[in-house]
Amino acid sequence: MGRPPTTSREQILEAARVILDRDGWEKLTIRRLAAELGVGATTLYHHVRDKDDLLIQLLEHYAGRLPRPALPDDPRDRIVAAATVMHDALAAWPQVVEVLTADDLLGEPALWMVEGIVGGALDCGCAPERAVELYRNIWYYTVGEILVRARAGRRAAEGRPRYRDSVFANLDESRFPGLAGIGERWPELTARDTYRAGLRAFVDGLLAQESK
Amino acid sequence: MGRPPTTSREQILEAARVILDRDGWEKLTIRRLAAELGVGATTLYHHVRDKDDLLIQLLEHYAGRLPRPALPDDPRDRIVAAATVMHDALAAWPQVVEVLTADDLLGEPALWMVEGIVGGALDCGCAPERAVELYRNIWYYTVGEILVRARAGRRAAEGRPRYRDSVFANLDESRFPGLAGIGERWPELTARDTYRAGLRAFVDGLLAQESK
DNA sequence: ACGACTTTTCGAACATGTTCCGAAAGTAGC
DNA sequence: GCTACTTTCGGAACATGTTCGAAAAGTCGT
Repeated sequence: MGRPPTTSREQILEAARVILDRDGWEKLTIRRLAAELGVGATTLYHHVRDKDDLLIQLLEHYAGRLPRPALPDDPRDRIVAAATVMHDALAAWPQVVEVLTADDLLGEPALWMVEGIVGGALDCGCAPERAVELYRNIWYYTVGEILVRARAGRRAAEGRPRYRDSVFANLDESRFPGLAGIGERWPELTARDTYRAGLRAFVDGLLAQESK
Repeated sequence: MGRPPTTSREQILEAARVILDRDGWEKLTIRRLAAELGVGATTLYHHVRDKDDLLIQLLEHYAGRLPRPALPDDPRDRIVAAATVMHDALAAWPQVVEVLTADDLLGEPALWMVEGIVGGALDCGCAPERAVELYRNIWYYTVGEILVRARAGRRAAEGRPRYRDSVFANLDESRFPGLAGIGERWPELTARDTYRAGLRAFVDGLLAQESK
């Protein structure tokens, strides 16, 4: 009973995927999506709670299409491998990271990555509390890395000067001996991609805590 | 020469601080700030590049007022101590973290924390590249932790159900043995504050890499 | 004193996500 | 066929950050 719907959730998600593929995730806006469907913008809010909800649904689909490599048998390698896949998948679509930070888990189709990390930690002899703690720490690190890189990249694309440049310009060597020694190498050094090495070190450190 | 200004950058910052203290950082908006000054909203854009710029200026002042504890002599402890101060200061004002993720450094009045970390790493025998790498990794971890906690907290305050609840409700034990074992303890475990322990482990892991 | 120039101010406008509420369009009961 | 009810639709409106362009309000040169 009631007025028959002209728009379904599936149609909305489908149209959103079209926009994502065709115009990129920056162009995925509520009004544009509604226009793509030929409906009013506010209509969407009867099928989707809000934009975050929409993005989460899209992420589910996206995660389902993800290549799913066989994870190593060695627990520690498995943790690193699963986290790396997670990182690379999210780095390709930083917008969803903004949403996922409000929660802390990926959807069911991406749960195998979480299982890889938590399961790997358990296999390393971690208690459940420790395994979850390890996962969360890796999550924080991964999210931070992606957000910082994505936003710094966006700002650079806008031709905006970095704040740090003005800071480094007049460095007092007596008060900041370490930083002064780095000096102008800072931009080059911070541009390096060190996610994998950092991840390895983090996992090693967390698991070393375990055996104490 | 030119029309005499009725508003100075200092007045703007001052008024912003009043709003921050009185109404909280959620209420600090461009139009509200202009109203506080009795000035048109767009006028502010002649004294401040944009809101990010404004927040960075405010952060400088804020960082200057920060308590500055004596850092330990032991380099490793110094790294942890400096990072902890940085973390706690930012956690109290997550809005600026959103801005700082676009850059990677804090302003001059907060540079002693960066110096504490980088200098500590150098004193541990790290090469300059490694010291910067260590700092950045800690930065990622810290930023991620703060953003996730802040946003999850905000969402919880809005009475929004967590997405993960629906995911955990129907967990296939055969496909996700590790997660199924955690089960309903997940919410409790993820609510724990493990920043400090994670930081310690991360630093240990990064410095262990060094001696290899 | 008058025009040229420069700087500041600010209203109008745009795009964004989102809420409110009335209108539209069906079905069920009679 | 008419009324009541229910669900969906979507325009108006709001708050946000931000840009554009025109007007205002000085100073400088002559």
